[in-house]
Order: sequence, then structure tokens, then C-alpha cells
Amino acid sequence: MLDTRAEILLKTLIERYIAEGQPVGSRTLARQAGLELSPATVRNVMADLEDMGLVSSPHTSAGRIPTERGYRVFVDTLLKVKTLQFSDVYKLEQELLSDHDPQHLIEHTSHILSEICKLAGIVMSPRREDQPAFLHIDFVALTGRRILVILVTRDGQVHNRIIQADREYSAAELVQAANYFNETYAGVSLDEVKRSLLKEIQQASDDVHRIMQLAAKMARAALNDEEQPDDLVVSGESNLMDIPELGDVRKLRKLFDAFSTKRDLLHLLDQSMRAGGVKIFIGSESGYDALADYSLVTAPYSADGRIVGTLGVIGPTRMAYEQVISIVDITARLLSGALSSSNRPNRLESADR
Amino acid sequence: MLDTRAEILLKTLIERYIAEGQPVGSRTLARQAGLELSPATVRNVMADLEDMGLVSSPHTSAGRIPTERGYRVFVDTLLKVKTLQFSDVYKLEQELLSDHDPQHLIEHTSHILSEICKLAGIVMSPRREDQPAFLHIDFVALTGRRILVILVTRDGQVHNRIIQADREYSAAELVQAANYFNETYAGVSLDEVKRSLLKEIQQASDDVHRIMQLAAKMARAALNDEEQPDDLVVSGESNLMDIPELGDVRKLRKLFDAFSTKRDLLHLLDQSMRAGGVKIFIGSESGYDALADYSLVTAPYSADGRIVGTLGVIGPTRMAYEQVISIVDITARLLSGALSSSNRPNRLESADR
DNA sequence: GCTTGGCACTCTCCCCTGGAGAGTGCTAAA
DNA sequence: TTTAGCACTCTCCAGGGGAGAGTGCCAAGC
Repeated sequence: MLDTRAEILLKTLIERYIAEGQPVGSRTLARQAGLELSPATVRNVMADLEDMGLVSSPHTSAGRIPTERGYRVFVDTLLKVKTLQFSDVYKLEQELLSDHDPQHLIEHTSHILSEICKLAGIVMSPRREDQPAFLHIDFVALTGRRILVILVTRDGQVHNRIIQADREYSAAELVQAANYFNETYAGVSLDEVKRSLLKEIQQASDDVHRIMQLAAKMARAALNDEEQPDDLVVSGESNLMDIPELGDVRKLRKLFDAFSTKRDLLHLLDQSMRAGGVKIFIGSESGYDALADYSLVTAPYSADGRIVGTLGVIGPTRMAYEQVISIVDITARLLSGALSSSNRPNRLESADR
Repeated sequence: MLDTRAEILLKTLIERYIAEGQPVGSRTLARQAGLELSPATVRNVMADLEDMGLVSSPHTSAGRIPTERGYRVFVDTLLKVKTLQFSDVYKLEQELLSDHDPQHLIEHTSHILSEICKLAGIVMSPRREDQPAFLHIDFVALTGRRILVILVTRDGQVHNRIIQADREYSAAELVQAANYFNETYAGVSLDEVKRSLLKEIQQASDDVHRIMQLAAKMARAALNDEEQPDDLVVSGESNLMDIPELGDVRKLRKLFDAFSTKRDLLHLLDQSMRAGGVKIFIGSESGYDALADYSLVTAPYSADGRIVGTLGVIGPTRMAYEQVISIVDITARLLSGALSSSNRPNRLESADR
């Protein structure tokens, strides 16, 4: 479909446009491409590319700029991904490995992405769809009949709730209740525990020891609406304000609204989680109006071999894909490494928060 | 210093400017103020006000706009704070009382503030400077020698860390260690616990039961770097992009950078925490470059009678102070109410997160 | 048949100009 | 002290024209 010459010219044009941000004329392109062609010939090729919808000109007498389709072809077939300097990778790795709190790590990663690319960094850690298993529960009496319920699931997550009891309970009673739970439900899935509790409460009526009821009430409290929301961390949004072609405040506003709404972004990132490897949405390809003027480069990351989230970068369609792609790729790998348990020898880390 | 007529004119000018966003001329002002004055007279007064530094004109033949000092006088002495409609207060109250998770509540409040004022809402919950007392500790064995340490402080906060042990520990050993702690240190301040632990480890050398050492190590791990960072929630930043006089992207960028850096903002909010009631920073009064073109209206909020944070609104110096002030004021009161324990009868809530 | 030089054409950008509009400051009269 | 009048200043906008950049097309050349 495209002959070699056209490919070279398209590639050169896009590279040039990415670097300069201005329409590229035939003269410049002829000089730049290293093809020993006259501007006139280049113009002929440009006319063809324009027919194919790969480039367009803003007005009669400006040069050409890539269309979304042009970028797509560029990204898919022409682009030579720049591998990062080893030293840069090393620095990145050190940054990520030095942090052992998962939540921190995610925020840190987002920040690093935005800093390196000078664009907006974005990291999603989705809710886990599989209910983790019960591991341990603990009740701690606070002042004024309030009781703190601490529930630990087998993946090491700690959840806690305060509930208001109907009367004072002694420490011994609370310990007893906890023991009952820990013995009865060790390793059972939370769903199972919930079901079982409901049944027991019905059976028990009121002749069973009150402590059971309390325990049940508490545990249900801790188990209920345990929906932890999807987590989306966006950093360096303000980098996008420096980009001249996005000077239009309304476009920016749309994007920033999308950042705070999160819904559409989450959906998009969720999509790209299923695809392995780096995924690129150029302009309107994302299907979301707010992102129409932007491109999104994403890659899923994993923990212990299982994909647990997506990270990426948002910037103008005119971004340095060659570098961004490899940065996103590497960062996803490094984050995966940092999140895997083999990387946790003898170190402190926080499970929750 | 200002006679009544000058006051009325200044007040009218500022109100008009806040409403319209454009320099106010003498003719308009004469008509608006309801003083039966000719434009010429108004011009004379304006000249006086300009000498006093309360208004200025962007160029020879534009009307006048308020200076920062003008706003300051307006806010301090001229402004009549609009009390909110009761129905609005009620709606607000319902919104806030329906949410019982403190972290949620804070985010929700910030969001509400931004929605009502159509500006950026901001809520800070600072770290507590007083070390809370030890209440309860618990050790839970995870897979692969990892041990989850759960520390509860007397204010109901739950902290947790995972540490890597040097060998496997049985459940019994862990329970024993926890018991030792819970009995020995109940009610002691964390600092005290830390000191005491250091001493014990030295004394114990290696003939004392290993479990003590483990316990000490674990507890220290949980206690160490327990700096919970200040929390700053900003919402509705993108509302600021709609404001025409801030169309300058560079100014916006500065502000958004300040939002992500947080440091300066925190300092400012911290300041206003000490002052009781609503505090207003107009333009450069804040002392921070990024806020030079904005005003900040803040009020501290409390929980159980004790001030625990600050909330407020950031917008252009030209904002509807009359309304914003009372919104911020009311919101602070309502949030205080929602955070106080008298408002927590028989309800679920989360202590951490 | 592809490539190239030439040329007319088109469009933007920028500067300049001039008129309209808004509002001021000053002065002199009420 | 207030007011009317008037000259003056400044912005804003529209229109015009020249410079610059780049195109499309045509006819000649390899």
C-alpha cells in the first residue's frame, strides 16, 4: 500500500512534526529525509498521502501534519522504539525498588512517569474481583462501647471498622469471640463466612451465648460493603499545560474533568489491562470526547506473575512515542518486579494504605 | 478615613466588578450606587480612592478595578455576609451527615465545597502532633515467614506493617508475644514504648527468650517512621479553568503545581488553623507566588470540640466573598458536627483510611 | 514514466491605520 | 462642593497591504 519512499517520507514528516510541532513543508522534508528528492517530488508524494488520509494540511499554504491515521501507521509499522540507556533503567529501578509500600509505590510510579515523559502519568490498581479468604479477626475495645474490628485476609490486607456495641464488653469476652472466629473460619472465603454467619444468627435465636451474636454482628460489619474502590493515581497533570497546541483552556478543562471523574479513564485502562504489552490510543481512538486531542500509552503490570493493574502516560497526540513507549514498557516491568514478593527480603512494608 | 459616600461607592464598585469582571466606569457606578450623584463627582471620589490605593485603572481610559487592599477593606468592613437559605443548609447537612467514614467525609466535603462555589475546594486534615498512646498490638502469621503487625493506638487508629521474620513462628508464640505487649504497655505513649524497647533489647542480650526479641523487633518496626503525612484533598480544580481572567495558562499552571506540591498550601492552611473562624487571604497576602492571583477563604473545623483541620475554597481574587465566606463557615461547622462522636450512634465507620 | 524546475496562486501572519467607543482629568460655572 | 462640558487618551476592532511560506499544476528533462 505504501512504497518505501512514501514510508520514509511519512516517518520523517511525523518525526519532524513531533519535534517541532509545526506543519512540515515539502522543502524541509526533502532536505530532512535524505532521499535526494526535489521538493516537487515530495509534494507529489504528499498529495498521495493526503488522499490516503495519513496527512492533512491546516490550510492551503501550510505544510502537512499527520492525521490520527497517520500516527497509527507510524506507531504500528514505522516507528523504531528507542531502548532506554541502561543507566537510566538502573536509576529507575533503584527508585522503584527502594519503596516497599504498595500504595506509595503506585503514587511514586505515577510521579516518575510524569517526570520522565514530562506528561501526565497515570497508574491504576483495580479492585480485586476475587474475594480473598478470611485469615484472622481481632476485636479491640475502645472508649464508650465502641469496638474496633480488625479483619485480616489471607493476602495480608488489613481492613478495619469501628462499631457501636449495645453494651460494654470485657476484654475476655472479646478475646473469646475472636478466638471463635479464628478457629471456625480460618481459610474460608469471605462470601462463605458471610453466608454462614447469616444462617447462624437465625438458628441461634436468643438462647445462644450473646457473644456469638456480637461476634457475628461485628464480623458482618467488617465484611459488609468491603468494596474497595478502583484506585487511579494521576500525576503531573500540569505538565500538559505547557504544551502549546493544548493552549486551548477548554480542551484542557475537559481532560481535567476526566481526571477527576475517573470513570472513563478507568474503563479505558481496564480495557488495556486485558491486552498484553503496550497499548496505544491515539486521539479519538479512545472513544472518549475528553481524550480526543490526546494520546494514551499504557501497559499492564503484574505482581507475582498476575496482572494487577495498568499504568501509562497521557499526552498530546504529538508526543515522542518512540521514547514514551519504551518508558511505559520498562516502568511496567519494573513496577511488576517491585511488587513481586521475591523482591521483599527482610524489609518493612505496609499491607494496607 | 473613608467617608460614607466613598465607602458606598467602593462597595458598589467591588460588587459590580465581582459580578461583571470588568472595569467599572464612573457613569455606571453613579447609576448603580443609588446616590444621586453625577459621574463627574464619582470620578473625583475615584481619584481619591486611587490615591489611597484601593482601586486602580488598567489604563487611562478604562474604569476602575479594586486592588488587593481594596478587596481587603471590602471584606473587613464593607461586606455584608449573606446567610445561606435554610433549605440549602439543610441539604448540605444531610449530605455530610449521611457519610460516616472520616476519609470519605473529607473528600466529600471538598467536593461539595467546589460544587457549591464553582471553585476549587480544599480540605486539610493534618497529622496529629501528639503521639497517641499504645492500646493494642497483634501479630498475624502470613506465608513465608512474613508476619503482619497490627498496632492500635488509643485514638482508634490502626497501623499495620508486614515484617520478615528470621524463622517460622507458631501461632502460640505470636499470641504470647502480643500478650506480653498488651499487658506491659497498655496506655503508654508510643515514644515511651520505643525507648523502653531499646533498653530491653540491650539488657536481654541473647539469653532471654527469643520471643521477646521478635516482639521488640516487630513492635519497633510498626512504631518506626510512623509519620502519617498531612492529608490535603483538593477538588474541582478544573472549575478554575472556566474563569476568564485566569485564562492565562501560565498562572493556572503555577497554581496546579502548587496543588500537587502541597507544601505551601499546607503551610498556609496550617496557619489558618490557629486562627479561629473564617480567614481570608487575598492575592499576594498569602505570601506565595503561585497564589498571587487567587484568594483563599478558609475555616478550621473540629471533632469533639478540638480543632483538627482546615477547609476552604480557592478562587480568583474576584470571587463572591459574601457567599463563599458563609458557605465555608457553615461547611466547617457541619463537618465538625459530622466528625463529632455524638453524631455516631450505632453506625458503622472506619477508623483508618 | 517518473522527476524536476518554474510559476501562479493561496493562505497566514504581522504591522499599520483609522474610526468608534469608553472613560478620564481638568476647568469653569452653578 | 457639585456639576456640565470638553479635550484627551487608550483599547478594540476592522480593513488593507506586504512578506513569507508552501502548494498545485504544467511542461520540460532524464
